[in-house]
Amino acid sequence: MNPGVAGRGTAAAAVLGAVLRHGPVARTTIARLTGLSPAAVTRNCAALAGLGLLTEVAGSLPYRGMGRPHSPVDVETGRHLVAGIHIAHEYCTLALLDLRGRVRARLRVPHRDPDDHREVLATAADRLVRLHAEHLPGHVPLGLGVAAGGWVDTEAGVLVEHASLGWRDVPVGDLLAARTGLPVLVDSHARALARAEQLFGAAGHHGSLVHLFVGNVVDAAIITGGGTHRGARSAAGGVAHLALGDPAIECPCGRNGCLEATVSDLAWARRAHEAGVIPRPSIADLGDAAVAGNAAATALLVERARTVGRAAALLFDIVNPDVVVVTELGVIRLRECADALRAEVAATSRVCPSPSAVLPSSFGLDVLGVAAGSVQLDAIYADPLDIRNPIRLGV
Amino acid sequence: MNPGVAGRGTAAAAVLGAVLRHGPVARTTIARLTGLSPAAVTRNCAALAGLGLLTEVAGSLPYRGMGRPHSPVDVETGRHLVAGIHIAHEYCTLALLDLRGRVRARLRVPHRDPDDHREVLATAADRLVRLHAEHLPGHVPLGLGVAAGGWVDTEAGVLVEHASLGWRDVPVGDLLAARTGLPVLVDSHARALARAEQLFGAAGHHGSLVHLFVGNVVDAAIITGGGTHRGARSAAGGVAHLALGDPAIECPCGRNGCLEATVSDLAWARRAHEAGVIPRPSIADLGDAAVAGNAAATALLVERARTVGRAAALLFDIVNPDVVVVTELGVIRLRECADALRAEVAATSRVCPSPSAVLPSSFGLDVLGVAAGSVQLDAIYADPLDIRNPIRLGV
DNA sequence: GGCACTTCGTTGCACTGGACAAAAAAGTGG
DNA sequence: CCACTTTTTTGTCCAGTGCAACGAAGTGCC
Repeated sequence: MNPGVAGRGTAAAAVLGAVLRHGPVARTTIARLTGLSPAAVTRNCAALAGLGLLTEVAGSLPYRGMGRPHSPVDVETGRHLVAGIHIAHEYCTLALLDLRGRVRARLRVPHRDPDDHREVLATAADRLVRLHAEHLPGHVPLGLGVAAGGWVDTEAGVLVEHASLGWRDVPVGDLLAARTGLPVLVDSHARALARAEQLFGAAGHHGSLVHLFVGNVVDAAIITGGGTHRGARSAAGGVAHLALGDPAIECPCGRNGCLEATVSDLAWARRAHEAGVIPRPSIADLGDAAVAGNAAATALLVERARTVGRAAALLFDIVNPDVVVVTELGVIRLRECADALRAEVAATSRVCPSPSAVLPSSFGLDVLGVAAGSVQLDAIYADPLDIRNPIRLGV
Repeated sequence: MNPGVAGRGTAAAAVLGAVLRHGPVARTTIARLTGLSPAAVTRNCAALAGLGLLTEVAGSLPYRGMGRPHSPVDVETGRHLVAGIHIAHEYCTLALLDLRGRVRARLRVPHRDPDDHREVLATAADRLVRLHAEHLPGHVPLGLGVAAGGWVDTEAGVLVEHASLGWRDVPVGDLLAARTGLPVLVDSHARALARAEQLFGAAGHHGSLVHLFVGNVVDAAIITGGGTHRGARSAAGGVAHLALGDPAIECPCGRNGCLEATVSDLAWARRAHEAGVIPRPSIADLGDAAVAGNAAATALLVERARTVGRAAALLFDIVNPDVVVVTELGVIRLRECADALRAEVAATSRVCPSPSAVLPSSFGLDVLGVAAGSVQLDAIYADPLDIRNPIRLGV
């Protein structure tokens, strides 16, 4: 709209995005990818390099026999980093990510007193500062991203409601900004991971995607050509209470057969426990058992994958994205689950283009840290020229 | 991206959009609404007025007691028009719309030979030319919009598949452009109507909306902040085969209980006919009977509205738009149906903000013509400075 | 009527950022 | 060392915006 102010970063964002997706890449190639003129690419690269976001990587591409060789540029991962705090039921996950979204340091901090959100956040912030000082003191932090389940008001940086923690209207953004001195952004982890998959994951070249998250909560996020779709009340992707689950199971919402009540980590682990497959109701244990070859455990996770597949098929038909990415323990860890998921989608959906349009999450067990950091990385890639004067952690 | 070419119209589009939504409006108000400077508003207004899209309407706003009076501008509806052709099972609906999306002339042309798409389109084009000459010869046509059910390739202007007509891969755009000499755009009518509701209907000030169309086909369209969401295969909004219908009804797709098989015009009319409510299976007759006070007919349409409501609730939960607009005969014509629809959504959806977020279509019985014309109007409002040199109809 | 006052709309000027074109750079092969 | 190719940079121009100063068009007071 206003090239002098708001829209300033758009061309730079296109350039940086192309560099992120296409590894070390020559400027002419960037020009082709973005539709910008070579001149504009040069100038934007210079600006981005000046901020320390891009770097020249001479010799990283083979010479093609004729003409001046490429002088490729790549994302600079050695100067800056982004911090992430994921807030879950029992612990916070801290992470430091480079600009390629790779986790360079991680730490899990159990809550001492989950009811005292000030203490939880203060501890997380302090441990984060220490993590930075101990592992990557030379990297300058550009910001902090916060991800959580539940209902998040992104604008205000407020965690409106986190059911399992019982937090309500916690100004997470302000509290953490005050404690760390960093710019803080907050978002739901389903949305954050959707964007992370698009930026750093397997869904890189796709314009639209849906991310389906199955953990203690079930949540979906939608990204279309126009960007992440937040929805009228920041509540888009409400698949938790679709009637796709077991009709015999009562949901706290008052109805039966809700997806979340059936397939959430807790519900499924409890079911496996009651069936005698695992000694205690822990979804991680169920995963371990299946990976170790326990047939009953595998069968249970495959069944869960099928139920999740019905939800994915529904999302395919309604939203018709290029890909659906699924974050669920079994699908991530077991090929059988991923196959069952794909088969169910193919059987249920009317438009799913091919089984390869259903992807397990790319981030393995780092999902939570990546989700949190990506909240900030998303903003940086959206308007790279707008990064704040780097501030040192801990002031 | 490129202010000299593609993005040129963005500011002008913002201005024209604000004028469209806020009736006759002063330039300073436009500046406030769009975030542009008064200077930019002046210049863009001049450009738009030069193209005949805007007009000065002195004295249309009351004087506010102090200072220079407003000199309001409004959309110019007296110089240009847009043509629309809606292709349905039994007839084409032709319409001439002004720039406010109002139907100024209409004509229904039954197909002589539905299998001969060339003849159908040629007839429609010729009748359209005559309609223009007879009713609004002084208005210059800016283009032709074509809407149809089924699967449309917007890019190529091809009707890929129209089930009930049996057309496949018909290059509607090229054929009509050749016959009329007008620029032609083609889209599905669910998407076209969604955009029409946003431009001219009750959903004007909302950024995101879902339009649910229930006729001989059932289809939905999604508009988010980023614009109309077409989906990977132009197939977004596939609610036709959701299992929300009567499990006893078989769908041609091979499964049971599909929404479309249950509530399509044809299916419901047949059901009413078999129940002895109406003498022949016509949905229009059922609507007339209900309006005339036939209790059984009303009850049937209310039941249909409830089923449609379940689909609307699902869309609310998954997409979480500001509003859902429903185009369905009963909901448009009978208050009881609209109430039943709202009640069902409120009871089924988890996030539906209020009953007023469910709206019946704004266009009454002109829906088809508005849908078609809006395909072209959408393009004009997206980049108003890009309108073609006005060409006279009929070469 | 003339003049202060208020608000709206327009014009002049500087700036940003991109395209286009020409020049420079950096290789190879003769 | 030169011709040749392709990449990258630099110089110039132009569109479009914001800012600020200015002109315009009313009211109300004297």
